[in-house]
Amino acid sequence: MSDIRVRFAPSPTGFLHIGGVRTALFNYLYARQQGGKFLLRIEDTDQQRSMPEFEREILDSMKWLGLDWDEDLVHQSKRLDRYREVARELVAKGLAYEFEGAIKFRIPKTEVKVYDIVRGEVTYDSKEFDDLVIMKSDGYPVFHLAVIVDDHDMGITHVVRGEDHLPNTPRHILLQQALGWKSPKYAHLPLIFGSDGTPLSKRHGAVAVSEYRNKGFLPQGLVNYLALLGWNPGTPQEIFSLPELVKQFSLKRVIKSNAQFNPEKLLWVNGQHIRAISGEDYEKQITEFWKEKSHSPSKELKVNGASPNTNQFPTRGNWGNPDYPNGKENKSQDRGQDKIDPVPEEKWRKLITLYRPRIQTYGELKVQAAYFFASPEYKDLQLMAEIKNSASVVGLLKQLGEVLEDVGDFEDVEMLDQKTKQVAEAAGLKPKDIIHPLRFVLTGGTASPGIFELMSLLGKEICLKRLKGFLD
RNA sequence: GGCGCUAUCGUCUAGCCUGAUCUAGGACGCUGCCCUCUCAAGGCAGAAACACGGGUUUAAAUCCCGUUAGCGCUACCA
Repeated sequence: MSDIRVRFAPSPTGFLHIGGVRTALFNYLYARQQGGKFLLRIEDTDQQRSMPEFEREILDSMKWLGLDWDEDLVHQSKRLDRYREVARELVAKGLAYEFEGAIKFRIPKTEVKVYDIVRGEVTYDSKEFDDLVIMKSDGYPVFHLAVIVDDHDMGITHVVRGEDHLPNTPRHILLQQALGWKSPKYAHLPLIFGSDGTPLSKRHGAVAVSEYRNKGFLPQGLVNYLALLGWNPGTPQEIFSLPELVKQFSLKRVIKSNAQFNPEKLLWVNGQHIRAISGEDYEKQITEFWKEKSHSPSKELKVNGASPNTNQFPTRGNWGNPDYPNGKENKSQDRGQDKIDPVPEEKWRKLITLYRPRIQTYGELKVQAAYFFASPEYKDLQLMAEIKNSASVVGLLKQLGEVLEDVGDFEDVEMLDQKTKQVAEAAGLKPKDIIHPLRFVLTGGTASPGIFELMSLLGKEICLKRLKGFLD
């Protein structure tokens, strides 16, 4: 146990976004590793823009990410009297003065040294600073005042925040000195940018934590990726659980330069986590995820509000795949006759196992496995024509259909394998000469898990129906 | 404009403090190969970087100076 106390201080003027999470995460990691406290403060002094919904959203996101905090929330809106008191004290001491209804802090002209844990010593000359408004004419404190008062009252020992606050720090130090308060230690984190080098914003795609949650990212995947943006352990390890991060984190190893957010690597990290967690956790999580997403059968392919083509991710399964490009316009109603959803538990279990190595987010499952939930859509007309115009392939498929009629149920994957290959061999062809067309018939595409597992899962009835439907 | 921060493969980064072990290492992505019924996953291989210019030194990615570029701050936003 140490007496280290850090805080994350979001403004409830929007959703918790990627940059905020990174700041929160580094504070959290530092506190947990040092055995200190991680506090949460809501900076809601901007009356116009602060909304309770946003606060709820931020708190929800923090919980989902597993960044649990200590002690009670602090709301700046409930501490207005305290800020006024401090401002009055400054005025009484002659260190601040009224100006057009506001109160301004008189900046002492001096050299101010900031000792930053990640950047070292940075020197400012306060001659460059104008006197600082600390209380607005509406009686509300300005950010600078509220921050130093709260940090002091909350006993904050380390302020870990974005680099954009570095130039504010000397002003804060001056304010602390005027009040006779000890300054906390500072650590300024590099900023996160989009792929075009500009600050991360909606233009760059998903920035809100909730969007990642809706797409089926794992909290530990997002946390893991963000931890690597601006920090590294100095070892080749890249995949970490939250406890591992806590163990290895160090402010000393925080990078100084700004970083670009790379959605592709995030996807990769998330995929690694999908494969790293226990089978039980995987089943529980992905099932829960899809349970929440599928309230009505007709919504099945919608992949939530996060329709595949509006996200900025080159997600496998929808990228460049014209089959199921749009959640809103899906044709599942028209093609619903093969619907096998709700999927029996046993089938669902097999299905998610089949797709575990193929998905990078839980949201990808039903995009990639769409043909399990609706009839396949044969978009590649050329390929379809090729198959239909080949007398030998059509004959092969017909024959296969007949052979499969006698197979019984499709539980025995090995049996399906043997029978199918026998049909090909009897015709003097290679197994793949029948497997590939068969895959197209059954899925409408050219990519899928192993064909025999697929057949078994789809079941005899649907396989034969699709086969006949295709050949008619 | 002023002040400040930063600068290694396309991207995230190791190395820089304590100069020689760096013909610069890893990861994502990309390419090829293996595996294989396709797609993945997995394995292997490859292309790909020390911003530029000066110093200091026997020796510089590493130290110093300058330039350039990017970013931040310069609000009665936070």
